[in-house]
Amino acid sequence: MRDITGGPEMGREYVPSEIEKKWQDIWESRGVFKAVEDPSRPKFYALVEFPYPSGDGLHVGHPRSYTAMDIIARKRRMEGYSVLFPIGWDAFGLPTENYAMKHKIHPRVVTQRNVDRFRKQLKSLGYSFDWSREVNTSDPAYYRWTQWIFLKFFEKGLAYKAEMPINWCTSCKIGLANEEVVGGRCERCGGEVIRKVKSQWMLKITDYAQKLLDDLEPLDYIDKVKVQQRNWIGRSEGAEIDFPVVGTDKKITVFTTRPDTLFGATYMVLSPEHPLIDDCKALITNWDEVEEYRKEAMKKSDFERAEVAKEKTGVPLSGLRAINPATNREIPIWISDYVLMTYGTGAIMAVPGHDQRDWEFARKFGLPIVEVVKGGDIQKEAYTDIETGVMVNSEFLNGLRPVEAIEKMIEWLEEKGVGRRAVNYKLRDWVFSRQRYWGEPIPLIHCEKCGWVPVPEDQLPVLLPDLEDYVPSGTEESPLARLADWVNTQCPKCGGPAKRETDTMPNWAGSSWYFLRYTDPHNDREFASMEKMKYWLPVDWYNGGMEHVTLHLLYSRFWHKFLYDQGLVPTPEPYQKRTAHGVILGEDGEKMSKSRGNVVNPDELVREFGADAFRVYEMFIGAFDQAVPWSQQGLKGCRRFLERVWKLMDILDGTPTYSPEFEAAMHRTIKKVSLDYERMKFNTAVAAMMSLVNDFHARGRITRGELRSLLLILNPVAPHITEEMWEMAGFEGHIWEQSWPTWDEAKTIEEMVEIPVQIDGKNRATVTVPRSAFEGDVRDAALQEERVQRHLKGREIIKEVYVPGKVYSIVTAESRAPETRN
RNA sequence: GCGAGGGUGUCGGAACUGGUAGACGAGCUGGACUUAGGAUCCAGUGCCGCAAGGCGUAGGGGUUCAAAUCCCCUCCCUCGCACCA
Repeated sequence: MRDITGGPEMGREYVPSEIEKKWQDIWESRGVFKAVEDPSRPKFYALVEFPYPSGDGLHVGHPRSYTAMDIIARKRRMEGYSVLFPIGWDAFGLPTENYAMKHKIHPRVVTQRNVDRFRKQLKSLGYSFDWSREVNTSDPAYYRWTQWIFLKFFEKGLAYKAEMPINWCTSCKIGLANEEVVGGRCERCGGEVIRKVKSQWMLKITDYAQKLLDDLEPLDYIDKVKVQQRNWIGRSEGAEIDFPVVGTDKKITVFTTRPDTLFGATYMVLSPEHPLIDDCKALITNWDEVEEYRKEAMKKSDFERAEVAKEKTGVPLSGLRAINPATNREIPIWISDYVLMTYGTGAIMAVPGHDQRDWEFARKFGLPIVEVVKGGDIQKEAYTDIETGVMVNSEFLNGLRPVEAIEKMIEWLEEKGVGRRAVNYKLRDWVFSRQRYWGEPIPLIHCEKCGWVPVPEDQLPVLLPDLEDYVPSGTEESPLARLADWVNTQCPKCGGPAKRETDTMPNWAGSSWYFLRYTDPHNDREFASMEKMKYWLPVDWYNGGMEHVTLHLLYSRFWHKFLYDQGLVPTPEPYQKRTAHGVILGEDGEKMSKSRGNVVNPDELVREFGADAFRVYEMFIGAFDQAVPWSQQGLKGCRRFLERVWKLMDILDGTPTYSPEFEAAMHRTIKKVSLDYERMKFNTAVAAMMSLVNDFHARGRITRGELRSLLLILNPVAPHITEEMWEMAGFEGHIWEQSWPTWDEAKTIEEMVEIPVQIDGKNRATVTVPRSAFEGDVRDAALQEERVQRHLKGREIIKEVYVPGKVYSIVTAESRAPETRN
């Protein structure tokens, strides 16, 4: 087996464990991947979502994103960019707190342990992170600035405390943001979510709804992400219309996207929480019934309330009537839980003829249905089309199409002063407090005299005090509330006795600005210096999961825009480009989870197959943006591939250039791999390199020139083996110091091409001709083929098509015969 | 229901602006080398057929010399939102 005629390295075995540690140590000790602000070079900021260091350690899903961006980062360095590719820890959060409670270990200790494990695991995979810039959101030196930014929101009036019904997770015992409620359940623990009125800190993200929407347009985000953000923001255009309440000086304002149908509004519906109900209690003659309905509605979870299929319920507010400002007729007012307090004004004008929900409600309670848009059959269902219908029963709107009538009605409303053009968003303000221990304390102090007072900047951070017991109090307050020494303090303004806020921030706080801190992670005077941010921002390429599109991605864009408006960051958007990877499923095709017992541990795999094989497989497993099941066999195949790469050393010859017969293949592969990396088509890039390696073995020879380029393009995926082989082969320096190989477009084209010959649309033969061959020559070659002659026998050629370099197509009269016969 | 993306061998998946469907990997079959092999190497592998040939990209129709790719209809799957007025 061993060929003693070769060099001294001939026949050496591929042992990943020997070479991987070696190169990781070299990279680290020489600071190879340290990011430097070098004004003479273009910069590139590559970002992956920093992990939550859970107790389970790294999951095979994490490396999918990290390997992908590591490939991009390594390629960029070779292309001459100054690259920032950082990593850190999103370290505050519930699972750690829950684990700490269960095992009676302080969350800080648990976090430290988990972070150490994650760091070790990530290092074993050989990522080119700049480890000197590691951040940890639970580090006081970090959350000092999270608190500082929060105070900026507070100063500008964008952080406010409000009594409002919130989503309350009965299991975590905390309030949740809307974004954290999935299908009526807690996104984190799956517990039931109910509505609860609580005083909560809120961040006014709605002030930025329009900017968040508009500025999305020019960004290089994958379409799916843009669409989801747009849907979540949920802008809709229409009008607000005021309906006077008979016998009072009050009016009910509604938001509608269909002001054109105002003449068809035959009743109104208020949300059960609508404040007008209490305001008009004296006039309501069926109060008991109303009260009863409201109680029932409050008891229901949002999930129950939102069940679409369920039948509509409601009660009238007897004694209360409103006036339709268009018809001047009195119409009844009802309450129903299909109207949400949290959208629009919490009240609607019901147009049963042209809104399906109103139609169902009207049908059930025998309310009048008036047709104001002709075109459907409102006996059967509401007619909602606005393109084709024609306005009727609507005085000055009659004859118009609804789209025109909408405009005309808005003009009319504004003229009469009973309504106005309006825009509404589904996006709600962000519930920002959590009644938990393991999070950033909200740096505010409540003073009887001065109200809410911010902790002075020079006293930040407000340290999270050590606690023996972090069990939620059950009083729906944070465990911090039990620490009297900590809670009771002095008002920074008047010096009088005051109390600290005991709620903490959600774990989306720290992650809303971590990418800023990476640019200047050790700064103790600012969250990051403007100079450093100006060099690095915006993030050039951010990859992460689809699950964070409506949460983290939107929140961090909001924070960034706010900071930009305060002149604190240099760019209006944080991320120039956003891509998303698909999830990795268990071998059974199910979502990986401990309960299913299908979780794959990367540590063992790295030990058995090596980090390089693991990385190659993570990229080869399937299309990057799709969900794919893990396969141990597939990983083995990638290890075999690296073995075959390694064995190229045995067939290496000294020629410094490409051999003529491989020149086109080399240029083509460099081109394909280069472009595929950029398009995140890592699976086909790997496949192309596998093919090339197979071809070298088939030939039994590879030149030094060929090996050199192959190692360079394979390096971003498999950095250890390629550095080792580079050294073994005695190439100059190290791969990380090399330039990315180039290709010559002209040389990617093979001189000779195989042209399929089709007769009546079927392939009958192939001919090999020079790419530049004339049509006549190709024809001659084609007609000489035995199979072609056989199929043309007794047939009349009526058409011939030659697509140069692609196909020669012959059509005979007989191909048309079956049709003419009929 | 609305929005987005998909249905290709036994499996993961390839296929440029329409141009030899199934690259690459896995699995499987046969062979070689071996004390052995769950290592390695070689050959084969969409389906039917001895072959010639025929059939094949969810199903049906259409455009075209030529369709996985373009158009129409139907079915199915995944993801997101879900009484948003």
